Amino acid sequence: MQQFAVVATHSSSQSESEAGSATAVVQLLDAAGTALRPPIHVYGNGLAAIVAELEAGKPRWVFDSVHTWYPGLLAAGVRIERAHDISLVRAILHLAPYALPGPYLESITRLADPAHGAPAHLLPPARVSADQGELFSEPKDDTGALENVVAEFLAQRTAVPDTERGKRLGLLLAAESAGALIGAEMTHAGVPWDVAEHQRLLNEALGPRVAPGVRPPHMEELAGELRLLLGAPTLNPDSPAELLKAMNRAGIAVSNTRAWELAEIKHPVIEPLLAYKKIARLASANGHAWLERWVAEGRFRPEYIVGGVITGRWASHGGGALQIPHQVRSAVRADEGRLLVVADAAQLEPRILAALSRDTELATAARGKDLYQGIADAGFGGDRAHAKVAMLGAMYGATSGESGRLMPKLKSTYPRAVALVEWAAAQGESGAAVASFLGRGSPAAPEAWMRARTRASTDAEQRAVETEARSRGRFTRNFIVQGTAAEWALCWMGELRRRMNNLREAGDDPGELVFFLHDEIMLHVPAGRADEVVALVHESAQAAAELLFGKIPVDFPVSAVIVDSYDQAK
DNA sequence: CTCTATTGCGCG
DNA sequence: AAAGCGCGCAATAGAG
Repeated sequence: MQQFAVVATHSSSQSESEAGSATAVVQLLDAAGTALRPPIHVYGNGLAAIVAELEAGKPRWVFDSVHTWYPGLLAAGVRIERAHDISLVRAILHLAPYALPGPYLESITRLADPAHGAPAHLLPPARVSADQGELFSEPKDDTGALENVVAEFLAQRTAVPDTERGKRLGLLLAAESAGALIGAEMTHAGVPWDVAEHQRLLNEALGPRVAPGVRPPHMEELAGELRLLLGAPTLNPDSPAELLKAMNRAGIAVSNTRAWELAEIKHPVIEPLLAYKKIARLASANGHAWLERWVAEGRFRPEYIVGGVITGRWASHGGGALQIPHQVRSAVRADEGRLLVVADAAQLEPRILAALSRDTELATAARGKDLYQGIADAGFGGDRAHAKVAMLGAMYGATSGESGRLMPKLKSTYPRAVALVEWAAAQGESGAAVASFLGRGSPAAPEAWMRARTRASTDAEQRAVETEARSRGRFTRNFIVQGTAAEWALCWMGELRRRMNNLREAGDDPGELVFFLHDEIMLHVPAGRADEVVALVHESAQAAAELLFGKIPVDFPVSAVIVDSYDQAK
């Protein structure tokens, strides 16, 4: 029998600001939401022990936010298997087309109004009325208290209908909550970071370390060269405005200083300038200051913001975790006796589109490892580059250039897939919302946008409105694909975590998930278990596809490699 | 001084 | 070779 264990802040300690000493209360509920025993009051640091004890019964732990409660439990050595994250669920239900309308959804809409379309962690909690008969209508500001948490949890459960679509939504809510556990566990584990290797590569690129605020030697040398070549003795190449003026004065006709545009130009200053930009970026984004701020005890520990991206992808906070440049990946290195397993899904988004649209032709092209070659062979005379550009253009809404020209061919070869993304684009252009496969909704256009649309009178206003509409169309077009891909990835990690937990319960050490990047995962595992973990990674990918879509003829291959350091992967 | 916008570049 | 989507972060420049 499924049990729920609701954790809340003890209502008598609402005003305590020291989170470390805050007291908590735990309430066990049965599947119908009935209390199984009186609430357990926890004082001081006793929560971890209580959680560890109750975890034996495998309840689903209900938190107002996993992000605020779970790190402390992990620090105390306690892991849990299942959770329900009220804040994350609230954010999804707020925009979910499959959710049942009712007082709860109305209350979130009202409370969320100023933050329309805000990411999960910015929505305010729903609040219980002092008068229980008027649940969620007249808020009482006691948001962390047990009665509020229990009431909102039960309201969230009843907002999910018992229908086919409701089951999908339920899966999404469970997967999102599992994601919150995984995110906290990854922060706890940390990415293994070889500080000496990082310092070595900084030294190689920038020269010996200098005081903060001083330009590193190799940058200073290049800056001197740039000043000479441009005849600008005081130039600060870090200022785009100064650099632009200096280049124009030297007779180089550019309108901005972006590296890829500069690369087109033939002039002696370009080579040292691009070299400067390259190492300047390294120094400012991942230099010594970064290392000192974000790496401790050989671990990089970013925070993951689950559902932080509107499409359901994760965002991160701290150290630019989702943008670790290829340049420094040699510093991501397994501990002695351990190895990294790095896995990524091959061409995930077009495969998701094949599954979403039930396009059997595209599914056929997706059979096997190289989907783009499959498309190329089916309709682009074997030209893989063209096939790829056309497919990306369809998913992103490219209009101009190569991609636009190839669209008719793609459309005639895969009418169902292209029709789906074009439908999504049309929805967006009209101001309507769309949803991912499991039912994460996109925000609809704001009222003001709709009004401005009908009011546009002059030609210029009309054009601006159409440009805006097309932009929204590209967003909704991409949303259904990116959002569903994020769901697949969440299920992939969830399935993998479950399998690893099974091993751990059997007394083995399967290692840990330590990093996640949209369609890529990294595990830090005992050397002797790497092959076993690779097998679980593959198995989980197939399980995730079936969990989402059932048995369909679309392959979701992943490549998984065993390496010492991250730069050795792909 | 703090706050915000702009520019540019890293990642999928 | 970039474009079409989604982000975070650092440095600079300007506003208050």
